[in-house]
Amino acid sequence: MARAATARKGERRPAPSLPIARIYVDVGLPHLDRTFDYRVADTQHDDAVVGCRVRVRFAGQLVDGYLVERADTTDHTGRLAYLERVVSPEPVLTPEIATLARAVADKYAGTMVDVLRLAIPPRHAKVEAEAVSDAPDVVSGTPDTVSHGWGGYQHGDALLTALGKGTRARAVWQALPGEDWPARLAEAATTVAASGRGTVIVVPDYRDVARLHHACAERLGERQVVALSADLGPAERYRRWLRARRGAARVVVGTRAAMFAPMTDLGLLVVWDDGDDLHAEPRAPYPHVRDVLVQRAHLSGASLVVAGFARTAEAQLLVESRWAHPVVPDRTSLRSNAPRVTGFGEDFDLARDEAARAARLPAVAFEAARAALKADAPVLVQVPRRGYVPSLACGSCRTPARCRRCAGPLAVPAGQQAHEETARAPACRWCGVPESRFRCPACGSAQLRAQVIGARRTAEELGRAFPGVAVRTSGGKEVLAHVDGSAALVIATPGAEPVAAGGYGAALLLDGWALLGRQDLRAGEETLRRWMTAAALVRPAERGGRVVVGADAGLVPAQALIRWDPAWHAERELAERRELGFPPAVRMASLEGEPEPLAAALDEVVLPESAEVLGPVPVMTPQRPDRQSEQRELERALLRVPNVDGKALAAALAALQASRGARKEPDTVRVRLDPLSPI
DNA sequence: TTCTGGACGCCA
DNA sequence: GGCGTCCAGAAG
Repeated sequence: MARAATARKGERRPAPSLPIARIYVDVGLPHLDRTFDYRVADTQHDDAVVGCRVRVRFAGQLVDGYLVERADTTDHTGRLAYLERVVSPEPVLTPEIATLARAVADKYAGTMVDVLRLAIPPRHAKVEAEAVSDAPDVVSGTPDTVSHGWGGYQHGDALLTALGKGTRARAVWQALPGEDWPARLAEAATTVAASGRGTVIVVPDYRDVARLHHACAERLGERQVVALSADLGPAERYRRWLRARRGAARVVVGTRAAMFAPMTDLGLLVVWDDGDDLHAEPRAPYPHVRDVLVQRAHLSGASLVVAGFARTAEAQLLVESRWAHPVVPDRTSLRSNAPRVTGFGEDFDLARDEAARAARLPAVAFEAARAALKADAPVLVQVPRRGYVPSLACGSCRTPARCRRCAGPLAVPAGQQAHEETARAPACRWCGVPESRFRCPACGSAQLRAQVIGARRTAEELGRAFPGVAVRTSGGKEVLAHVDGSAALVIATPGAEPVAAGGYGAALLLDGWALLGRQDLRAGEETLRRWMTAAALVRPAERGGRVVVGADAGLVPAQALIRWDPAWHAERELAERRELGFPPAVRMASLEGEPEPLAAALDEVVLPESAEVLGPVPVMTPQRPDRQSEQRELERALLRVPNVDGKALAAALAALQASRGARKEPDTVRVRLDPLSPI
């Protein structure tokens, strides 16, 4: 007991060998981001293993820490304190993850313990005491007995062969439309398991985890697969994580945090749909799954697959730098799997049908949907996220309609019948003040139009256009994982599209204007990604599958969708970012804070020669009406360096935070490397 | 939260 | 010059 240890404190004797322990202490201060040496008592000798949790007295306080090394000697000249307590002998911080966490902290100018908070779940003593899980079953068969469906891809066979032999492989995989990608990834993991090694697969959300878990368990057995997602309780989460740590499973599938999942004999790392913003960790130091897995593959020698229906500029850079090989569909497979895609711009022929006119559906979309429904197939309708009529614009010049008082966006309050002419006045979404006499400041018009049509209203209107057809919605809090293969209208927001048994007969992609109009570095890439993710759920053209996209066919993302060529789009995207000096062609960091401390920080930081400072400029913060008085004026500056100086930039920013932290600078300046949307 | 050391002041 | 007190800064 701790009491006994305290009572005998004076009599502690050092451990017979390796009496020094190097500890990362869990204090959030950037200038203390290094190890501290402690003495190990003889009574702690057996428990104080590398990777275990400890408690130490640090500046008088008891704090948690991780033991990362046992040693014979110390550089510290003062007197060493003993470890207060070894919390448990479970080595939760494996050497591989320790090395990775250090590298991630350095890359993002964060601290080791910040990364460890993301990587290691909180301890649950009862779970830890449970019987040691059994070692993984020997997966029978030689690698080449694993049959697989990678034949439709250029270099698909080569990839699987390499995984089976344990040769390091790095691939950017573009999945075929309609591909059963969980099955393909499960085959890859099975191949790796047959060679005696493990796989970690990271996906955007829990529905993907469930699909993959099922696919992997089918091939490898339930006990070989661990599923990790955020919705598990702390006990179950720790239980499963421990199974992986103790080497009881060959495959981990999980959401974001699984990028750090421990795995003995790591052979393969996979990120599915790396463009999904769920892969960006929102907690400091804001690491991105793809970039962490690239780092992890590099450090561990494991293979890596960056996968998706679309391709990000970052993945394209991995291809162009020859770090990874493209694994793309061959022409024949693509032709026989892709749906037929048609675009329509703003000037489209409205359907003749009365109800379709009311729904403002273009003829081409109406016909595609009607044909699919007639063939008793479901129709997917992708609509923009959130609400009823998210925002309003001037009816004649389309300048966004803003509040006269606070310049917030005007919207029609939810719950109204939009087709009623007696609709209530629009109101400001920030301050709530109603606007009954709108006049456009740009052109003087009094007309208002809905900028984007929301999911609920679309569902209502489409329901009227196709009387008698079942309408189902998926999005927000109610997300459907799958629907059956019979005639129905399935209205979904991006990312919430259910999988349809046998594939959708048609998809109408109606969120193009909302997305493409955004002033965002990733608008084009993100739009294409969402379209492809939805369109990939549609049957091949050979079986009547049709996709109608609400954008001018001449636009680059629409072109890429029609030709089903995400690699071409990614090439253009990367070329454009090179020209403009945007990531990933350069490395960027953002500094955000109140004007004075931000200016001081920019003044203090010692940047590499090549660095360019952009701004600072006022930053648009999402305001909440109830918090307006608390809101402070924020500014943001961007730092830009060529990729070769990325490390130097991160080091400079880490040093900045260390010296600000050491001075106990009260005003916070938030530092972010590789921010997702720098503009 | 505790400890240390440097600055300063008081006294011899 | 020596010793005690106070405070800031580091922190094993």
